[in-house]
Amino acid sequence: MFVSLGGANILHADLDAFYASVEQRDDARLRGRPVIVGAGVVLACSYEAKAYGVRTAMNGGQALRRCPGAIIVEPRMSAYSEASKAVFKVFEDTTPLVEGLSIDEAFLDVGGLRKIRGTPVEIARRLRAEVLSRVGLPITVGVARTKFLAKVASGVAKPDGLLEVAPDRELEFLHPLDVSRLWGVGEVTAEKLRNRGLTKVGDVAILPEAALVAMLGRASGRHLHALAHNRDPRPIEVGRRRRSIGSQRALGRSPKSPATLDAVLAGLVDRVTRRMRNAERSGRTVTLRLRFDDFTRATRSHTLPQATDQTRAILLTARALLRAAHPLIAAQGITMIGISVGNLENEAALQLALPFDKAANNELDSALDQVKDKFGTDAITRGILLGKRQGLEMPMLPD
DNA sequence: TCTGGGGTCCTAGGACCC
DNA sequence: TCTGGGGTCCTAGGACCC
Repeated sequence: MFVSLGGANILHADLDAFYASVEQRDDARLRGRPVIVGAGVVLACSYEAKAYGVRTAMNGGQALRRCPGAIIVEPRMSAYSEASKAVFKVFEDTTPLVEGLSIDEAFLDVGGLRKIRGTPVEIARRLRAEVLSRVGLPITVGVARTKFLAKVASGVAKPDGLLEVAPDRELEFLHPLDVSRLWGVGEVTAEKLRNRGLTKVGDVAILPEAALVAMLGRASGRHLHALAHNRDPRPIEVGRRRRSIGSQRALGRSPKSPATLDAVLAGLVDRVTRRMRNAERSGRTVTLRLRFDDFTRATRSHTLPQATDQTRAILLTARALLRAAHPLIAAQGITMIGISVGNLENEAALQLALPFDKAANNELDSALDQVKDKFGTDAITRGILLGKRQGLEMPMLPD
């Protein structure tokens, strides 16, 4: 029987140390030096900093102890978003089959392009050169027959690399790798596996699926079993849409009054609903996320009968959730508050879930806009605090 | 010096409907 | 009077990813 393996047609393209690379691109003084983006916590770091043991998500103090010579840069999100758009333009000039995974990585299916653009590896080589010449950023590309393997390949090839896993050497490539290379294996799962003496992908591959399911649950067990055997039939999905839109804010460790919490909440809701309207999305499920000083978390959510993108409807829901969570907040110090809206629908729905005065809502929106333009965001926070003090539901805004 | 901000997916129990 | 099985939706929590 003849079994076709198919070609290694999938590219996983992943920008190297993305935020830090943009900073080095835009400021010659940063090139070749250890760069850390983000002050309180490391959002990204250059490979020069990684060499000293600095890692993403590490706290700033610890990072500086490991790498005292590091240069700390404030993040410039708009510059990163612009760079990302330019890179995705290069992807889309390469093939229409692009599936974005995040701001700095994507899958590309180049299977149908052999005759016009050459082999996948040739295409990958050109893609890397083009991202460098057109956007000025280094990018690593993994080439393989499946999405999963292409992603593993780019991870192994980083930084500034290109690696193809030939279809007849897949298991040979995969099985000696550490289990943490598997997609979906984080700290908790890796520890569970290690406790049973499973450190390499090959160790996991020996286990029957049922054993992995018993160890990790149904979905994770099946998923891991499939990946360890290099089974990943998922095609490239073009045009995936976001399923939720959210915003959150760290509050520090000092005690927060209910009025302050409400003001922060209103600011978050304003940001989220603004983004929803810009994206022309509306949603039904409002989720409040809280984190406490012992790093435990809680979520409270409520689903509205109809989707909305209006500030007032979301704000009233969020406030009710915050009130409901008050006993929790009273018992523990709160250090983070977040809001997200899920169950997103594509079109901005005009019907509103709550008894609702649309004109009043639009008025509030445009008032907030004007205040923000004229006086800055803090004025809105002050206005909400002032309104609360007067027992008003709506903020008191300057003219 | 304990710790950003943005997401995704899965699980499990309960309500509700047929 | 007692009693099924299946499906969907909602809520809360947890793991994971960049």
